[in-house]
Amino acid sequence: MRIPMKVDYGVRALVDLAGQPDVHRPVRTADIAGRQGIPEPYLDQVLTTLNKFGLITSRRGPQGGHVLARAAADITLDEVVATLDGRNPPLECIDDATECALSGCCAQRDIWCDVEEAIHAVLITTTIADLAQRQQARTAAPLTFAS
Amino acid sequence: MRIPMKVDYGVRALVDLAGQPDVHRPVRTADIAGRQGIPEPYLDQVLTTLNKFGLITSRRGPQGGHVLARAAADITLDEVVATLDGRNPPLECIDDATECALSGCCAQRDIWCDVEEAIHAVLITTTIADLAQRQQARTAAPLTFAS
DNA sequence: CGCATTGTCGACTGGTTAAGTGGACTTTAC
DNA sequence: GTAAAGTCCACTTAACCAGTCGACAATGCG
Repeated sequence: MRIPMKVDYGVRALVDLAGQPDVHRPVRTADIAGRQGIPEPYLDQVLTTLNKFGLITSRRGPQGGHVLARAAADITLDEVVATLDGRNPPLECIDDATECALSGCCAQRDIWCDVEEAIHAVLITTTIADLAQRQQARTAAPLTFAS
Repeated sequence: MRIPMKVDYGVRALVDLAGQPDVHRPVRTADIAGRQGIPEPYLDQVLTTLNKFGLITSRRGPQGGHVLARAAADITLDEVVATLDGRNPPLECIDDATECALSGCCAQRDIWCDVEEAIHAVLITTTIADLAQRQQARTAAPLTFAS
């Protein structure tokens, strides 16, 4: 029941990109890795995947880097998870229903589906923009409300 | 974001025990494994864990086997998951908060906590008795409502 | 054109999970 | 009291995930 590192890193990277002052200037992998405390070579792979599935746009060479392909508000966490986690169901039988057929479609299946939907519900209502905003509110001025 | 096999097998085994006509007669590992389509040696390990943590009571020797240690209605899925999955948080930082301290307690942490709670909410409201009942309703007479 | 910079891709290593195997231990039945 | 039924426990194997490393490709600059 763990969240894969890929997903955590991917979300962190996207939030990092969304939080840049100039959203169109490419950001280097090394910069993101440094700020977010992510092992750079591994983040490399994650960003490549995000690029391949059209969540970010990457440019090579000097002044290259990564840019959000869409508005941050258009990217839901659910989509990020689906992209990086290969949209695996929590259990095989959720999609397959091969083994379950033996015992007359087991009762647990419903529960695991419920669990999946509960997760889905949380993830689909959260966007990268939401997270970036929260992040900014937190790091920028934790005492602003006192003014 | 997958449910470990241990958990699935454990739940299936408990539901199997709860569905027995005589709840006090021990059931052998091999029987459960056969009915539920679980690799027997592996189920062995799972049942040993369930015994160690007091969810079932096991007896060795002839006429030995496994019995629910408590009423099925008293065993929540949440407890089973905690027992078999070693109550791992979905991400390290949920408990630790060591790495997150660097970037000023990241915004995602809230979301992952929300996800964890959503899962928890589903699991804590479901008991082995619920599942056994559903299971019975399904296998016994799918057309009963027509009478 | 040639070279430095930066992303892309693939192979490789170490740890964890899902299973399989074999043997020790306990209890019942005869 | 002995043999068999059955759980308990330690070790091995295979697959997968996290992370590393090095070669390759594309881009921009001099």
